[in-house]
Amino acid sequence: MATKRSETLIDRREQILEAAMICFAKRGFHQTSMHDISDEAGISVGLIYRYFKNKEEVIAALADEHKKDIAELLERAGKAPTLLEAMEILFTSHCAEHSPQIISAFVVDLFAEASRNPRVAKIVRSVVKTKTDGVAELIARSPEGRRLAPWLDAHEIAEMIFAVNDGTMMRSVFRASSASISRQRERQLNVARTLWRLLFKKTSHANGHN
Amino acid sequence: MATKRSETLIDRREQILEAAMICFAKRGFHQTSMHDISDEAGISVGLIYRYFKNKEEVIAALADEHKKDIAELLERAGKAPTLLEAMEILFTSHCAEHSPQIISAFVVDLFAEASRNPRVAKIVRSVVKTKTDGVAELIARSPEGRRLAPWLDAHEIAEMIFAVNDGTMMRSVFRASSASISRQRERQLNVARTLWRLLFKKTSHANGHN
DNA sequence: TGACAATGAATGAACGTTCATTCATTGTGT
DNA sequence: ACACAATGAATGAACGTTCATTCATTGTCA
Repeated sequence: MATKRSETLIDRREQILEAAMICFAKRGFHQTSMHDISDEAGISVGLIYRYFKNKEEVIAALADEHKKDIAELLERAGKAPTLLEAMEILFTSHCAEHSPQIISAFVVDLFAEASRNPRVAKIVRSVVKTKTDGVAELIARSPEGRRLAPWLDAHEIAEMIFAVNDGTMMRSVFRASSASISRQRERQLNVARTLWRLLFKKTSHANGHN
Repeated sequence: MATKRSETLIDRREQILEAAMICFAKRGFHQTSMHDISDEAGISVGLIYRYFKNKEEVIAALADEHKKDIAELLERAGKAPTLLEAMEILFTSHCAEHSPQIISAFVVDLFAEASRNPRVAKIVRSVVKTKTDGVAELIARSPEGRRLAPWLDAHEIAEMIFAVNDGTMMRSVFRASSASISRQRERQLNVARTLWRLLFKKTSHANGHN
């Protein structure tokens, strides 16, 4: 059956990408061998080459998945009733399918790779653009956004918000004890929340809307 | 002369590190071969091993240099007359010896490496701590800092400032045309400046209007 | 049986590292 | 001042290993 075959094809692809993500986060792109990936996936090395032309294609495919994840996330955030709730969704999303540290390590590696691999650079660039444009539109659309500080336009606000997100993520590549990890996360969230309040609320924190 | 010999020793070390920095920024740690480094330095491969035990020691030595650069930078910033000027120094420093893109690519790689190499992790962790503590102290010391928003302490403010710095740096790994690079930089600086003003200037919250 | 999924041994290039060797410089005895 | 011994910086071919990739072979269904 044609359906069954293509299903198998898609499943295998996903299986390989899942395994690759774990390996890449653990060891990095260029310290991960194809055998590492096949071992993690529980298949043979050769089979990877049935679904991906080479290692770079695996990396690019994962970058593409990251792009789709971000697009989905933005759509979810767009449905939030308030701008602050949208920000909350964007900031806390890292823990979606994998642990936050898996994602962080992968994304930092992705940016590093983007600085020298044109293929990856193109994808990451478009991720950054999607993120910035998406949040800029969110801001422009929302009532809170129109009350904004006049010396920054919506795009610049979006840039600042994502700079804080990315900068925070960059730091979370360090493994912390699982006990303090939630505490650390709470602290990071507190910092981010303050920024959003500073940006979006004209009057003070004394307004108990949140 | 004893001096001449030890001078040569130090120069060679620097020469190798300089070459390694260029290679690492261009190709990344694990895609750079020792032959790449020796070619860039204009010496033989074997000579590198007279000054460094192995490749990891080269990486660690560069991480240590980065640590020293940051410490120096903080000292310079500490001498600035106002808090805003100190921030300006911290933000615009990336272009010191190398081009900003060299440094950015190297630092992003350094964070990626820190997520799996304990040796590098220890150094990068201490860099982050030095940075955060330094700026927190700068804030606590300055008159502007004492007028701060009360819902964030100096350490959290410092975290926010460096999150924006690092997040901005992460984005600058993309090569842009040299024409637009200064424009982009101006824009990033504008975003950062607004954040500082938001944080340090007489807050509008106290008066209710702005 | 035919068509395709899956295997993993084989390949060869590239890598980090070593080390026997070279040779300009420095030290020493006359 | 000279000859000669000693040094150690510098070289680059060679080594063992690892890696991405290939492909002849085997397994599995309809």
